[in-house]
Amino acid sequence: MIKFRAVFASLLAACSLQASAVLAASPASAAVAASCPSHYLDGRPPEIRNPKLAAATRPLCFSEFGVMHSGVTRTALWSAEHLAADQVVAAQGLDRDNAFHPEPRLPRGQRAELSDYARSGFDRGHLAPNGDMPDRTAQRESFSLANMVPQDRDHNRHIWAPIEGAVRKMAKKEGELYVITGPAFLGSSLRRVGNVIVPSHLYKVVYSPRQKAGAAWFVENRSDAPIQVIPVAELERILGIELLPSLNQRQKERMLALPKIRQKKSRY
DNA sequence: CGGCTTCAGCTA
DNA sequence: TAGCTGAAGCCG
Repeated sequence: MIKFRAVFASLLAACSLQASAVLAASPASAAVAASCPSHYLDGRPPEIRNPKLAAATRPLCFSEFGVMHSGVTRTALWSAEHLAADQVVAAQGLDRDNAFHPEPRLPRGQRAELSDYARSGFDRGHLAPNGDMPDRTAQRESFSLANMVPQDRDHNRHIWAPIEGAVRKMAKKEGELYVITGPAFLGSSLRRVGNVIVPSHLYKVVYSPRQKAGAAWFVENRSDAPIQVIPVAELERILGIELLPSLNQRQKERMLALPKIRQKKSRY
């Protein structure tokens, strides 16, 4: 059983200046105007329950995924995809073309810049993965810094990459999946790279319509972190975000079997 | 066991 | 933007 307390007070304490500065710039109506239902289970995007997380948020739609961006953390709070089998096949026929760029739809005072990440020691880690993108347009969109978080190198390459591969494999088997990926900012010692807050954890929710079941990976943002698999309901409590609002509590407890991810032994 | 894939950073 | 570098899981 996990006993994380969702301590977002520290996040706000670390960023109070930015938070107050950007609050006025984010009308709540923007959230409605820019919803993109096709990326979400039953057309319903996640709902932020922890008010502290809601500061300076704005939804952004991309062709193959939708994000909720935070001007406080200068990252997304989630990135959501409807991942279909044929899309995965198309994506796997496309070579990678790195094109990291700041998100032009975001005001400069809220968005991450390439300079925030440069020589930081952290990877620019995709939330919605490049490897899921079926065409050049979607691929380029996935390289928006609005779809990135500062991620530990080894975590990204040796924990997250195999998880992403497992999700694509599962999507081909299940026919379709809904996938939501994002950061968590827990604890009292959050650090930052430039103006971007470094998440303490990353999560990835997978929901299979065919099995009517879901589950989530939840892993600390460091190398050699243990890979935890938890129910959607538990992740929602940890985050203070209702990720799959069209499901009832019982449905959120119904576990989808996720593939086992192998991990290198720790160096001891 | 070796090639393939996937995640990238850095430099010019 | 192109080119070079690198590690490790996956898979046949």
